[in-house]
Amino acid sequence: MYSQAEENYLKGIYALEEKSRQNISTNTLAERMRTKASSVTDMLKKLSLKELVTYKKYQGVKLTDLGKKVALKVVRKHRLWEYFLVKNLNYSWHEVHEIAEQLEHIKSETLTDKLETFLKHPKFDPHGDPIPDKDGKIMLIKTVNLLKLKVGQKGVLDSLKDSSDVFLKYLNKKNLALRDRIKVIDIEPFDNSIHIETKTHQLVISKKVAANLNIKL
Amino acid sequence: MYSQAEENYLKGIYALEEKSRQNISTNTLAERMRTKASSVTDMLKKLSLKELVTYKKYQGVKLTDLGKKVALKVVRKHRLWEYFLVKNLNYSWHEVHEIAEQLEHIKSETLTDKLETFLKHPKFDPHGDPIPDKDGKIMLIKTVNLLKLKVGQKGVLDSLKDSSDVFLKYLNKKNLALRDRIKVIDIEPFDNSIHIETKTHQLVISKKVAANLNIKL
DNA sequence: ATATATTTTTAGACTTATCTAAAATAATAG
DNA sequence: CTATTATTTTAGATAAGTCTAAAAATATAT
Ligand SMILES: [Mn+2]
Ligand SMILES: [Mn+2]
Ligand SMILES: [Mn+2]
Ligand SMILES: [Mn+2]
Repeated sequence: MYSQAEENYLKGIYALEEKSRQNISTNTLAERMRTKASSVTDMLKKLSLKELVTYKKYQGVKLTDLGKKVALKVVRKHRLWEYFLVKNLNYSWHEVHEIAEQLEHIKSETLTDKLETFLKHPKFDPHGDPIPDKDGKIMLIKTVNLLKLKVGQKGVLDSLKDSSDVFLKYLNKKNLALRDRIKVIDIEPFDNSIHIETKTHQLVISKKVAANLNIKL
Repeated sequence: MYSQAEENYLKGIYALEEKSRQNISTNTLAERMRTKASSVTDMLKKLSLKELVTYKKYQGVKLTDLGKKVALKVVRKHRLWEYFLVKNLNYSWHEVHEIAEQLEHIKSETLTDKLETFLKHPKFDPHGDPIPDKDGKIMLIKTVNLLKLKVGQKGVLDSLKDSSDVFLKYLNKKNLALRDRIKVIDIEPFDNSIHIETKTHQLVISKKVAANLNIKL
């Protein structure tokens, strides 16, 4: 069907579209794919020919309906495998991304749905991201950036903006986990650092950290 | 580490060495890999450079210790994944080979052992083939071809010589499964077809079928 | 509006894995 | 032992995906 490289590009474009809803520029995509702009141009031509993206020279790129469908399938597989790795194989949430990055490309008509059944239809992956269903429908949870909370406000840590290894390890170290109830104790005007409290402890986090925490009120 | 193609070739050579213990010829390997002899020659040069095989022009090929170690790792992964697919995802034994053929190439230092732990250290895959351990040690079960049994002799169906899709489906249809106790009722001298009996039923199998059934006495 | 800087595309090269056709070597048969 | 056949290797092409360097297009600044 589609090559591993094609699937990765589609997923990359999808992720960027989620943030910006404008056409994605060649350079932006190149950075995300950790490749060169010239390689991106080549690939966009190929994806365009296969009707997976809308692409006109110098105009950036956008997924077609077909492209989005394929991207969501890959995202679904990625997140189901991540769930499996954490839940059944006892991996920690910061170890699974790289492996899921490979598993998401396994070709089979039946595997994904069988895996989902085995996992009992999880709705979210280990990083709090929603798992698209069989038809590509994806749940949107309304969350707000921790930065937006005022002193005294409470909420639940729902998901992360950045699920990179270093950030996940930081959260591990600070004993912060998804579903933790968080209360804002104080906000330091000087550097916007935030003093927060969970059920078990208190700590101060930087503005940068707070920006990566999505809170459900 | 090693590419998917390289791993597949190593596995192919390993499988052929199990049968013949002589150097494997280019054509034999080409047929097994469903590719052309010229492609095989190219790959053998590459594998030789990486010290995975011993190869001299026109002399055929043989795995080095390193090559065998790599091959056994791939076999281990293949069979563990097959076990997972049948045991946990509810696949039938004839459906899993193609998927495991892909899963066996997932790169991770930890995945295989974690999977094995999750599966509770199975010793055999769904086709009765032994699963190599962490160190590449592989269990050898002494079996005998069903063709070798005399009338009246009994044994247990242990594994298969040919685990191809068509053959597995044939066994499904005839209600023959691994671990079935089998007794030879009669052997027809004309075409060497064999009349056998299991706990639940009787049937006649051809010489060709019998040749693919490994029996533990 | 024109010069400069930035972004994007093109041109050409490289790697991996494959193929076909031709050449070289080895095996076999008379 | 030589001629024929079969096997194996080489030569040259192709496709996917990547890269660097140069050219082209677009954006920005004076
Ligand atoms: Mn991937
Ligand atoms: Mn995730
Ligand atoms: Mn394989
Ligand atoms: Mn098997």
